[in-house]
Amino acid sequence: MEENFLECTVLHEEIVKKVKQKMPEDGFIYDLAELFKVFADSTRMKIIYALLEEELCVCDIANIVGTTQSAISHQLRILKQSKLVKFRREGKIIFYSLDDDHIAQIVKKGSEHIEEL
Amino acid sequence: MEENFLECTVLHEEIVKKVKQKMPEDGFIYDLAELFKVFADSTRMKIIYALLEEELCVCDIANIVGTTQSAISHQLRILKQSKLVKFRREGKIIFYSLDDDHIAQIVKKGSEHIEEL
DNA sequence: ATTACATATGAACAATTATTCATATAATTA
DNA sequence: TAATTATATGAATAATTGTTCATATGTAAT
Repeated sequence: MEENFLECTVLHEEIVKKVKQKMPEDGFIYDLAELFKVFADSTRMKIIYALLEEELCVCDIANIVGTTQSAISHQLRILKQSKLVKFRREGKIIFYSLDDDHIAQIVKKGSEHIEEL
Repeated sequence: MEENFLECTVLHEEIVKKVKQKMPEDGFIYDLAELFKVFADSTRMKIIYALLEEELCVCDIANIVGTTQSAISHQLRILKQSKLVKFRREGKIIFYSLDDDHIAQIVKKGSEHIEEL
């Protein structure tokens, strides 16, 4: 009985070589996955849809999304960190809005895929 | 000392009402978040980038991505379930490819956002 | 039939993450 | 200054998830 590797042998060297050359850097892939992670949660997706309509304060977002102020605040921090939302202060109230329109485009492309099933 | 709710009062009723009307159904939001969840992992994102170049077998993908056959196989199942990849058999070998071109578009929009930081 | 190879999958484990609760901060008002 | 309101945040908990390991399935070749 032979030594059993169980792991894959490279089957198509030429193709593998070519594809490897075209692969983006790991850091870029990581950043991209991190970005999509932000869209990968229902609560955040609801926040994004709400902000697609209007600039909103935290209270209003919590009311629209139907969860607590604290949960919304935690999620807004994540959205801030990935530069998806910006905010401005007006007295005690802080208004959030979407940072750029890539967001609308990403959401739109995603929803197109969903609707085609 | 008064009863302390700590929770938000609705600050802008009109706006909240309007935005609520425009919100998509919960099921749709859920499906969309689930879709983005698929893009939200480095291994899967590498698989997607590889398949953007070529139809590939599992062995080759494992080699390109730099992980085990088992890990790739698990991830391909997730990609299959969300209709992002399709496959065809040729003897012992199974070739995977991307299912539609929304995928390329979603990845592209995401990467545009990354590159603008 | 038996062996070898490509791929799939179940269970276990470690790591990540969303929410809750309690409390802190910052701005306003009395 | 003290009380109130809007928002933020740290810690704890529960749930989800990616990888690994072992093994199963399916196909081809000997």
